[in-house]
Amino acid sequence: MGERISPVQDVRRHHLRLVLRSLRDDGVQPRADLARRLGLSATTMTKVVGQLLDEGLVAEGAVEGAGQRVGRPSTGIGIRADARHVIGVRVGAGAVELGLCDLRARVSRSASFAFDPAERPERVVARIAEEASLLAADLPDGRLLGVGVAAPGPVDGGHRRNVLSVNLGWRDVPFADLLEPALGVPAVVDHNVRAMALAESRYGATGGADPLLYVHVRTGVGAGLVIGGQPFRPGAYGVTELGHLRVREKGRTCACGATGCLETVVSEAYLAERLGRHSPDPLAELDDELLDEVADHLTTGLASVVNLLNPELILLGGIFRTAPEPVFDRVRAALRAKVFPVLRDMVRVERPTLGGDAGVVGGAAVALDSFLYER
Amino acid sequence: MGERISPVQDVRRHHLRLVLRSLRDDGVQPRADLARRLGLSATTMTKVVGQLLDEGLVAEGAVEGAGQRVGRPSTGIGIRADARHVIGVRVGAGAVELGLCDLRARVSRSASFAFDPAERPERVVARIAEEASLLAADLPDGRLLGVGVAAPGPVDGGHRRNVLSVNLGWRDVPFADLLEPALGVPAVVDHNVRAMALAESRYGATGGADPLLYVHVRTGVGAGLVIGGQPFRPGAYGVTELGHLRVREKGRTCACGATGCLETVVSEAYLAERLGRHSPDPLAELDDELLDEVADHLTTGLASVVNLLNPELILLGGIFRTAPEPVFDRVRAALRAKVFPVLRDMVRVERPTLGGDAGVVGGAAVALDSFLYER
DNA sequence: CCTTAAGTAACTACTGGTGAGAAAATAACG
DNA sequence: CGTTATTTTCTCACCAGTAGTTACTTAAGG
Repeated sequence: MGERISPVQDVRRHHLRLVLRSLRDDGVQPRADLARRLGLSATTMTKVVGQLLDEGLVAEGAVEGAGQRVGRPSTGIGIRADARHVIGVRVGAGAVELGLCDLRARVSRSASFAFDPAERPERVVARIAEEASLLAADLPDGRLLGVGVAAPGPVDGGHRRNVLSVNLGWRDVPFADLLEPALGVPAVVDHNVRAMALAESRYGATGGADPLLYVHVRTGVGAGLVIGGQPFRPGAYGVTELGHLRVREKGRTCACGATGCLETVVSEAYLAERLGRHSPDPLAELDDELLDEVADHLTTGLASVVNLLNPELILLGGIFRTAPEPVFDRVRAALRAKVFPVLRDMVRVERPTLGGDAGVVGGAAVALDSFLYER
Repeated sequence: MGERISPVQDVRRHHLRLVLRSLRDDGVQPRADLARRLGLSATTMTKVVGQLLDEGLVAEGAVEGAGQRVGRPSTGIGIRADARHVIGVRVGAGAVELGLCDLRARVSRSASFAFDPAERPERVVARIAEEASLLAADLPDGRLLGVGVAAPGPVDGGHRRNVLSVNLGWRDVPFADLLEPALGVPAVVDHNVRAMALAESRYGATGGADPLLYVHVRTGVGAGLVIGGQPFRPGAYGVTELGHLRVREKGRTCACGATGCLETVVSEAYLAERLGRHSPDPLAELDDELLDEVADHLTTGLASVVNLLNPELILLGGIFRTAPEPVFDRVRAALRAKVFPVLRDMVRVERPTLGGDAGVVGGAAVALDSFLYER
């Protein structure tokens, strides 16, 4: 327990994190580049990199494409992606997915199970712990950094409890407090869509777009933001209730009590109702009129976010992830017309760049941020 | 120039700022309390406070109400508000106000002048420099920390240029680069309403509400936010265009090109048009029907902000600052109905707590943050 | 006189930078 | 072609500076 560390060591810890982040975001590079980029002296960089080498987190490698320059050739430093692992967990409606992920948030092994939403949440968390143990069984001691859970609903400020999950009927589930003793490693929880946004920002092909807005449309309309490179979590609740923005003056009443919520007119269930049937890819089957209506409502909500938060990139996931390109074109056109002029040419609307396991990677991204790259 | 400082000194500088902030926000307190609150050792606090005493920024004072406890009595430490000063500047449509402010952002001397919007901005800035020089003339050398300008429009990331002022027809006015050589002290610019929000958060009677949203309604509808104790500045533009949220499906066309913008139906000019006459306090003269309409439109926009950013406190300024209480009641009621349930009981709608010179104090708050309390 | 709490002084452990220098390559020159 | 100069990367010994620990003084109550 004891093991007091001098507070001046915090500076070193901070520099270790800075270097790891730069290696994550800018790839393999020599000590000299790191020092210049981070504004540290070459001497300090020698020491910091030395410590990372000792811990096995980075490795010296071949120089990347350099070669044709005067002077002593540089030694590339790169993250050893498999030096440590985290486990990402997605808790969905009636199903849980888990993935063992490396330091680049790539899934190397995965697992999943279904559960009855009526089941007690403690029981479900216990099963998560079991499956996670199995996934991490082959890892040497101390190589598992921790667990990150992407949960469907707001979380507390300490990222330890899932305050509310409307779909599951859960309230105040203390994921971290239940998982940590069972697994012996730290655990964190975050809102599922915010976790996906973080994953896209850190490990996706988003070109460093910031702010980044992730919109997940399925049962409802969830949103997550990364602003200034950090998951955006305003106020006590930290929710971005895009789905409950009012997009119609006289709309049907929403479960939230208000009328005209975006969620009432853009969701899997609503589209099924309008189509008269369920479909795995409902957006591909809408006629032009209905598509216009959907795009109009969605972009009314999106325009509010753009005007208030200036996202550079909007990723439409969920049922949009596999939607035909014309659907995106229509959304883009409708959005342009509603956005404040300066912002019009700045915001892009694209598909998520990570695959179908966005939730699991999201959980892993939250864990990696918490236990390795940030703080 | 040279005067290299050791980078380890950054730690000390950080701790100096921490102490000043705690004294600003939590008032006079002994070293022991500061140490506990900030998680530093008593020894360190002795050194840090010693340095602040040397610089004259704080003073030892009588113990505050304590007394009745065992042990050596504590010595209160408090900010000497008049140890340094900043100048706050509000640039409005055709008028500039300036104020010499102490470390609590209280105005001790002020000045103002009118200008013709057709005038070249460089000329106006030169006059600002002149007036500022006069205000600071009596200060001993080195006691003026700097100048903060609250400008009507977005600013660049370095807080040095006012990128755009629609009302004034200005583009890219480099306030800081013009003021600094003229005055010999650093200068910063920020968006006027965001500066007001910052001033309320730091020096107003807002009880530490966070996030805090300031809405200024006059010519248009401006908004400024403080989130996590910091001025909120998302993305490249950092604008929160509350006035251009769409609140009517079929509204009149706004100057921004879109239709149904909040600004088209809630502004001084629109109310004058509906009333058929100009009034110094138009909100006091609206009939119930028109008031309902205004409240409905305003709260549609506000609800979007609440659902997306979860402000704990909304301050309505400008023409609302002196509006009768029933106007506020109506706005509160209308807002409740449109906000996501969890957030309903969290958000308060109030009047600004600082006086009519909010712009000047806003500029001062930005300057104080930049040159004394933050970074 | 003991206890309690605030505040200070000497010392230690640790940090990052400076300046000098070693290492390893290209470029220039006789 | 061989040698030297140049350039750049990286390291080492040392130094200024920071905060914490431990032991101490100070000033009050009980």
